[in-house]
Amino acid sequence: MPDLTLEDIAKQAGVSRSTVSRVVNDNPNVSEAVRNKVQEVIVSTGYHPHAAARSLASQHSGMIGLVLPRTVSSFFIDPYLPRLTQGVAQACNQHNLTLSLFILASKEDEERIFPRVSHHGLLDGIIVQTAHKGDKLINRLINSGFPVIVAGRPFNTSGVSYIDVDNIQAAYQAVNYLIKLGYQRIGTITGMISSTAGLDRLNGYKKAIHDQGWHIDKNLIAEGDFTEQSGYEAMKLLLSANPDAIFAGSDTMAIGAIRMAKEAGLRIPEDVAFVGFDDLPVASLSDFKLTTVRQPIFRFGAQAVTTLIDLIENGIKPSRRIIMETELIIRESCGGSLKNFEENSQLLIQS
Amino acid sequence: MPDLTLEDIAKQAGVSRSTVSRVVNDNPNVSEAVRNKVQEVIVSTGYHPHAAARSLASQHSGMIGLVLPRTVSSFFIDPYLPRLTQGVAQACNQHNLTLSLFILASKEDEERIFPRVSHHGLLDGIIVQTAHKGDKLINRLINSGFPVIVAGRPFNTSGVSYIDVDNIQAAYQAVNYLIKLGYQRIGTITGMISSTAGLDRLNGYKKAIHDQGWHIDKNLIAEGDFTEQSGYEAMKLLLSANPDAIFAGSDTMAIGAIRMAKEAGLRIPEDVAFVGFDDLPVASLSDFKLTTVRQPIFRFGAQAVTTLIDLIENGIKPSRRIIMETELIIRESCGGSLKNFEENSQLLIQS
DNA sequence: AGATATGCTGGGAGCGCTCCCAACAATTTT
DNA sequence: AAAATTGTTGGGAGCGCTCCCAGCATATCT
Repeated sequence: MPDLTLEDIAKQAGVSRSTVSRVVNDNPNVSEAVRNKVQEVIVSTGYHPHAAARSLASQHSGMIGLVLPRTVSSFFIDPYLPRLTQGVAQACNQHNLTLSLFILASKEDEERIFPRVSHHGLLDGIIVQTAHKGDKLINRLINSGFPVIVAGRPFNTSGVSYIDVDNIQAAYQAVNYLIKLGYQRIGTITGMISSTAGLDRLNGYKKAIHDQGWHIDKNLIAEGDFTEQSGYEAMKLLLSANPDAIFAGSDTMAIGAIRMAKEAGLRIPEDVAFVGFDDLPVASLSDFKLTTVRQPIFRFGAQAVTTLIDLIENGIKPSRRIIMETELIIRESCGGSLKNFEENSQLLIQS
Repeated sequence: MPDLTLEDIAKQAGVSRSTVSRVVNDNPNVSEAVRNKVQEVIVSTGYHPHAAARSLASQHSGMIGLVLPRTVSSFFIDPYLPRLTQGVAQACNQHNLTLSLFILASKEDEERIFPRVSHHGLLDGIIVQTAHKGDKLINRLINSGFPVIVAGRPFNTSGVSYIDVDNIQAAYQAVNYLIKLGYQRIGTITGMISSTAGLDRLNGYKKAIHDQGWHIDKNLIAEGDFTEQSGYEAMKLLLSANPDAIFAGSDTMAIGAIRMAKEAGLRIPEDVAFVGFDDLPVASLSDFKLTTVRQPIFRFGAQAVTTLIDLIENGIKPSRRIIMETELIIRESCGGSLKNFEENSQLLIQS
């Protein structure tokens, strides 16, 4: 296939470069007859416009970036980021955008990424997964005036457009559910406290305990890092505090914790109940049937894309803040019978 | 940050456009003094070359694509593709390439992808994960003369550059290991037979059984689709054939099968032994300690990138074929004692 | 009938870079 | 001392597109 240009098509169709350009870009100012003729030549020759030339002339590339930071290096262990990526990718397909993926593996990557993504002419906008507390990338990006949407609330939100779920409220609801079921010694396994998601879910837990008039028992709180292994280790620590229920900051950690509990000879949910967070596919497997907080990860990615498009088209100010809904999905890991809970009807019941 | 151009930098540094271009591109024909001066202006102004303009003028974009087909829609369930993606992404970072990700979710995506990726000027080359039997994308891409490397052997290999592991040999080795351990009724749970990986692993199994002088028992073969759930279902079928060992075409299926076996009251490895394939992180968790065939997924991605660079730089002919090594990783799911096996020393033993 | 609006088309001027070639100075060679 | 070589620099001509404006019909209005 030779490299065809607009001019070649124009010649073959007996029209001008401009007219072909109009046809390609669905500009209405072309007569039906000419449009058909040109369309025909385009199809028969297999012409495709040159992306770089188009970007250069039009000053936008139709590409957006997705940056996944280093601290979430468990890209291939925790399914969260793959799902987010897929949600974003799918939304890009729908909006005819091209997705560029940047996975930061090392500190050097983190340094090199800024010039790479801020190369003007490469990307129209960028989605950044929120990172650890000291991360500078987000603010550098924002300060450069580039359209940026952050997935997950960053620590410093001033002037930042972001999309998140209400982690505090979601955790509150989950813990409150355990309380209403009659559990008395409710522990929690948190995600990294250096992430807003980890911190917020812990705070939701504390608030629920506090609102009940109970005091916070430090021995019932253990920090993990969202991984299965850390859930396992955290549970080992918590066992000595004799919990009768655990709220885990992620399904992955819940699964690790359940593995530990089983090894310790505990029955679930008779001896200890579990609530997770995320509603990953694995949560519904018959081994677990995990009660969990469902995050709309997939739609989350799609929403990030549409919000980014809004930022690109309508300007980055004022900054947008989007909070998505979560749902408590009730399965069996907290006890099948809901006798203490049936009066609470706003929660969704799902087998 | 205003949009600076080469010309702006040239003016500020008191040199010509060309000289700045040389500095930016590490062209040696610049005197030390001038180079430093220009470098200084570039840093102080925060100049970055315009990606689209560069692509247009130089006729290459520094971008490569990664296409993940629809049939492997389990992108977020099976960690294989996320790992591959990460390997590719990391290699791209190292080689200063930008990665474009295309995840095909629907049939329409499949149709739309070809014009998108073959837009000349967008990508320099492309990595395609091999798909189902009837897939036309790979051949269309190859026929367009575009540099393409296929991850996983496609069904039609003529003229195709691809990278794969020797699935037949790897499966043969795994099954042979079970035979040497003294297992007599060895079953297999295959991946999709419509994929070369699924088929080759089945053939390796059959060859090992056959070389032992045994006949193939159809009741000991069940087809899955690489997912956990399919492993669970397949195991349910196999139970009636009374297997004493199972070779699963993926770790994920092995885990599903183990779940089924446990539910059926079987002990592992006393009642039934398991070998998986992939060596995913989950395989080493204490719940499983799965003996498995390790695929170098991560290096696989990196190798795909370097081979693609080779294709781009040195032409797509002749087509390249790269077969990567696998390793049998021995853990506990086939019995801790290796008394029947100790003479076989070329296999790697790992706790 | 002339003036004005409307629909469609063509061509010029870039977008910001790379790459080639010419020009020039400073050396080295004959 | 003239010629040839070398090292360094500048400028022109694109790369293939978009976008603006002008041009020319034809249709519509006074």
